[in-house]
Amino acid sequence: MRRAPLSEPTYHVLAALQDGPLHGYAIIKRAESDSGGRVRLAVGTLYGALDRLAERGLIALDHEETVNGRPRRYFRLTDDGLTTLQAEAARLEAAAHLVTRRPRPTPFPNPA
Amino acid sequence: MRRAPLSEPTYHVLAALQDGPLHGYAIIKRAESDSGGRVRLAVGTLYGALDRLAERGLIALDHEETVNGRPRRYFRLTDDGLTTLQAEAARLEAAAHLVTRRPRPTPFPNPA
DNA sequence: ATGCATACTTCGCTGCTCGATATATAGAGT
DNA sequence: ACTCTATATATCGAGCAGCGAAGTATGCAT
Repeated sequence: MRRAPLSEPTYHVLAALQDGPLHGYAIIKRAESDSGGRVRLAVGTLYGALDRLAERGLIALDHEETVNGRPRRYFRLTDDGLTTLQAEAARLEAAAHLVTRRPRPTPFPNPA
Repeated sequence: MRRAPLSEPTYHVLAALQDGPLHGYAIIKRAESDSGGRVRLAVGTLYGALDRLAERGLIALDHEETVNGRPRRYFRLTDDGLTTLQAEAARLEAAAHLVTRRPRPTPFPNPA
């Protein structure tokens, strides 16, 4: 299959931005809390993903702050990013349903 | 996040085996038809995935046939494989719900 | 003849994941 | 005092998985 439009870590990055702009570290925390601790974005994955997503136009730099002399970059979802995220969610759901909504063997024989 | 327990192509390989043993090429075709053509396992991905899944004990060689002097290997899901597949389906569903079942902003203010 | 479907194997490139490391501050615990 | 943890970003290298292509082989249809 062609490389998925969105890898899983990347999907969670976009999902974390649904409620508004966040900076890198906050994205990690948000993804973790939104998933009940199951999703843990690695830092090395995050900053790479952020660069790629910005390049693809799915997220954009919203604004920058400087705290303690260190920059903090807030990213937001673009319209394209939101559309892509929703399409990906539908794709995941369809994949899940291949297993969770399988046609079951009929428990009773069909009356002839 | 730690590497997902199952990659997406690997998930579809297991899902294709839900109805019984299949050989490699048939897995590709099954995954494709079960997904309405959306899932296309690449051959290079399939045979690598098959080896890894067998090594992990999630699938097992069911039997071999020889057709036109060429071997055809049928694989089946193990109990472990089925359990893992179902867990993964639940994981995918949960990920999808982060987007599809988002708590919406209340359309009407809550009466005080 | 040519192309397509079936069917498996192997190879190498690309690209993503992730832990480690570096850098920096502040607060809590021992 | 020291250490650990949390906050916060950036970068690097190792490892591995995905994928297309090529190789091999047959049979059917155009």
